[in-house]
Amino acid sequence: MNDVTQTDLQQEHQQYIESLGDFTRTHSCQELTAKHIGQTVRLAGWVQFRRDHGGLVFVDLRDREGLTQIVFIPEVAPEAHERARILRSEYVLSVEGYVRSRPEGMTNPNMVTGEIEVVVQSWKLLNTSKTPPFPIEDRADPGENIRLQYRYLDMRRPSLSRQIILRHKVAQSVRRHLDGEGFLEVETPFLTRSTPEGARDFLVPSRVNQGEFYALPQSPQLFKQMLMVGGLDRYFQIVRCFRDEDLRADRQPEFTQVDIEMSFVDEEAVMGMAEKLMAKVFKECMGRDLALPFPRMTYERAMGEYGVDKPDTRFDLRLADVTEIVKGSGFKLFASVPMVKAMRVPGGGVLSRKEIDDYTEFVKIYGAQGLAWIKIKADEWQSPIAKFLSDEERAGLQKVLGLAEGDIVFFQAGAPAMVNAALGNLRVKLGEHFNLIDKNQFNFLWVTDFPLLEYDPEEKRYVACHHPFTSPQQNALAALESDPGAALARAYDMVLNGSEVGGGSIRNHTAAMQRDMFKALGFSDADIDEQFGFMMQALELGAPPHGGIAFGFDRLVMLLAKAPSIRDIIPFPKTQKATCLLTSAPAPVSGKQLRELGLRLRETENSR
RNA sequence: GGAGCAGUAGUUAAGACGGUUAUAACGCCGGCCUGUCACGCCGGAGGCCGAGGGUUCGAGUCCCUUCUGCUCCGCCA
Repeated sequence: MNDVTQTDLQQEHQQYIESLGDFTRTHSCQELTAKHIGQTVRLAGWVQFRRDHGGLVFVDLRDREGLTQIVFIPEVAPEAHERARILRSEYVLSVEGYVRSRPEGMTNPNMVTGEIEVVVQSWKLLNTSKTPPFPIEDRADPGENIRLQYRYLDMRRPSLSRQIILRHKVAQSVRRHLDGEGFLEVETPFLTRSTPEGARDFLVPSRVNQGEFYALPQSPQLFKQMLMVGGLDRYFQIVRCFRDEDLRADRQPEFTQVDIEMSFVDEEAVMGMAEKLMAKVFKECMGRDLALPFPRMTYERAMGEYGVDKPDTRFDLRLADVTEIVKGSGFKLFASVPMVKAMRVPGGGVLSRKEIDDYTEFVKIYGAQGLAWIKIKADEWQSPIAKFLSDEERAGLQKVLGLAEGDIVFFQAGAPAMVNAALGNLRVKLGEHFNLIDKNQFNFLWVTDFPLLEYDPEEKRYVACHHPFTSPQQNALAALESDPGAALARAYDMVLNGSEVGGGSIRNHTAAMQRDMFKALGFSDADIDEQFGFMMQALELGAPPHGGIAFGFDRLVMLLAKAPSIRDIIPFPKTQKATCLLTSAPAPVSGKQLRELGLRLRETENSR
């Protein structure tokens, strides 16, 4: 029985800490190889593992780059060896010693530096460490809450530091490329004004102007357009954006965009520029060559064949609209809804009843009532709905879907938005189930010809699909008044493996075009002047034709890293409730701070 | 706003139908060990089973409430 606690030990070891002196390193912990044998080197880092043999003491020293085995030998440096007794996990050291090859048969093929070791002649303890709350190793799998609470420890693990390094590489690659293409990196304000449309704003109260608020930008959209009006021609910024909406695995309230705008361009120029940028990033950061140009697909075809506006083209399941074929069906549901779509899954007949039931539950998430299916057998169609289908309907389905023995066909019937969402998401689920997705592929795709507007039943008006500054296509100008929903936009999305990684448009660069757009969105002249007067004025003062694109930088890095969550590539992410577990933000503020801002908490009001 | 999953030692997990003192591995502390590399061997400490309430002779286990983390729907121009 002993009563030495870890804290006692740590305290006792504190006396050995040397905070003065020269801690210069000659090498990182990843770079020593056989060619350094005989050299005297100085390393610094953290104790990864200690293996104390009583006589020899081995320590794996870790820094950002990797690991080096250092060895304390009593015969070489008795004092250094004696003091090595105190070493514990995550203690911080500076060591000086000489590089030697490991003895015959003692090399470690699992380590980059496994052929050598550093024999310590002297060392300094730079800091102690309590035992970390979780092991600082990739092998360990601590819960995400504890990782976020001690993010700086999580960061010592290669699995996270690797991602942060990749993020850095991508950012630098983007900067180098765009600088070379004549783009200016320009900063735009974070304290700006709230504008209607779009996501919920984060608001910042003004002390100097009490009762008034700044908004953090959802994107620097208006500023980058005004940079074009300002004649700066080509702009980019790797910029933080803020949206006060609920979080997801791929959504954070603050996130980073690569924001780009160009003057005197059309769609082709912007898309060509964006492709070259991606090609450069993939070459420099992934060592991969991308085939240019990227394939293109209209929004209409994407929705029709994939059910989503960001198709994953790594696998080939498609949806087919069979509304016309089954509109007189004896299966009453099919005959009574605005849309019926089918998806043929080759070889899907092997799905069990249980699996089909699970997928039925899955599509209910998207508002589906159920999931009709047919298994194609040699002599019959096995299905709960087969008996309702006429020979004519069967022939029609056969023709459109190209059915073969062993297939399964899934149907979804109802409102188009629900049908597309249910089958589009089921498509991805089945792609994974049948292992149709090659995870090593990077499939880029442009989606073009988006609608300009879509009707919002809640607001009872049209809202912009992309944003209100997007220009309509030439042939859509007439439709803007007669049938606003049919007007197409000069907008384009860049899709990578089923994720939207970028989106942009050609903007309305004359005041008249922009005013028409606002009118179509239901704004009065007074609304326009009140909320966007400064923008209208800029367009009236010689705005050049311009357009651009913004990339979701976090999402792009996430896809390159093959990370399952955006949090894995953000150094200090927020939880799903938008809190920071490291700093406990958000947090209450003092009454004094509130009074300075002219604010009161609601509780105070209620208690009056 | 809604649906689902999870919360047991520092960490990761096990814990049958409610029944003695709540397990294991790793980590931690002590001892031994001169070629280990996730070192090894011996010994030890460590827990209000997320929190609160209820049912019961008895709750980690059943019920209710609540908190936290995650996934998704809505939302995200």
